[in-house]
Amino acid sequence: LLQQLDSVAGLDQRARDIVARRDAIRAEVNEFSKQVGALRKAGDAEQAEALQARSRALGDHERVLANEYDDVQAQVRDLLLRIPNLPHPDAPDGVSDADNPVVTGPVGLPDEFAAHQRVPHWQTAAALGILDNERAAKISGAMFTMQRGLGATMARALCQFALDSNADAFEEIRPPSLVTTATLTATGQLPKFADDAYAIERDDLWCIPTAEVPLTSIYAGEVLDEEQLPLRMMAFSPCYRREAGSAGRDTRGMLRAHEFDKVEILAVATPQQAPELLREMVGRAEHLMSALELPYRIIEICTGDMGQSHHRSFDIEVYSPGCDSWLEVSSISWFSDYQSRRADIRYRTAGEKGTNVANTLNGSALAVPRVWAAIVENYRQPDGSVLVPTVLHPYMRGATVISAT
RNA sequence: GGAACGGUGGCAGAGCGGACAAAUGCAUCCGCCUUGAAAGCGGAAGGCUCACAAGGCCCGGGGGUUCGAAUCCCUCCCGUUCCGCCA
Repeated sequence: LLQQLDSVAGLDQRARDIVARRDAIRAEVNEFSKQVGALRKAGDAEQAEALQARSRALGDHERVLANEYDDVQAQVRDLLLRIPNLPHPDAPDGVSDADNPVVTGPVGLPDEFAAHQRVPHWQTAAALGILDNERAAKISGAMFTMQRGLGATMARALCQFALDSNADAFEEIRPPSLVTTATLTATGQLPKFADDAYAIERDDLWCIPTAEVPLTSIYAGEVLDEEQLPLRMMAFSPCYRREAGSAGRDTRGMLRAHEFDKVEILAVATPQQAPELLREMVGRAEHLMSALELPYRIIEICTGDMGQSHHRSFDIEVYSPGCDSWLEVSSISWFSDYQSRRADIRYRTAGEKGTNVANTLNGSALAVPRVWAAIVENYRQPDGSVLVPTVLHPYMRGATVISAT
């Protein structure tokens, strides 16, 4: 990384030198053109011709420098896009996910689970007819899921519940699920993580891995007024992930899939507003888990485990007794100005000159698959049926329990 | 998919090869006038690069012609209207 930084700094200096020389020549050319114009007007064609010749020579030199500048700039840009964000000073030190400290909880974790809860959700779900991954594979291949009956209803219920719970402060948006290369670059997925995304080459579009991608770019290239900030948005969307590096891992049930549904919350803010928003958004995601009465804990992501674009991150994990593991169900992050620089999202403060780069934050309010799995395991009853969490009742068409038919 | 017309400052809208960072109007800011306001009058004010200045760049994106491009040519993107097709 240090090497990368050095080479960027060196290239950037070279680019600056070149552009300074280029600009000096341009200034001369501009001066000559003015004089030529004046001479033409005065009818002095001979003098004008002489000046044109000198200007032409300068123009050739200018073109050479301009090309050189473009080349160096392209190299700088490419390197810059691959350099990670700086972690927040308060982010815990560490080298791997083993070093992520638990900052809240466990909350609602019973001393011990009943034997009927120790059944993996894929077994329960298959018995109840609410998950049909065999046929999903027939239709689309491995690592696709298909919920059926009340299983499908509950997946949708979770999304509606998440949306309704945040509608007090977040604008609901239904963004496109297919985006341009520029849009996927703005959030940091490109150029480095191209293998993780589905590409539709024929039309030069990409399937979004999360609604974070289109939502972040909504105000790309715009200058906002500070009074508008923070902007809060939320979206339900499908998410598409190739899971390139994880083939064969967590392939059972709903733990990992190429396509899943998620409700995302996102904010565009000033740097000053960001810390409080981060707290608020973690609180909102946490609230959903406690409302669903699932055992959960919150961990903070240490510097070594942090994604390249993140500044500070928290994960919410739900305990799933059938899998006997903590499942990551939500990740809320502050990106400082990393995404805003790429997307060029700025804001203007009334009475001040110039513009400032905004900050972005986002997180899953609720990602369906693992929450769905955790419900099927935690809410399993001795007879193999699954109770529907109370807060989902309004969205379940009257169903309060999922039983075998 | 086909055809026509467009894309210029916060907005509207002129400019269509030379003094254009760009008329004009609206909006904004500061004065004057007024008890206060409106109207009226006078003035200020774009962004990027940049320590500052100078210089350079920015009229949808990219390329080209030219001594010189908002203006001409090519190409791509986007928009509007009409036709076709479609959920």
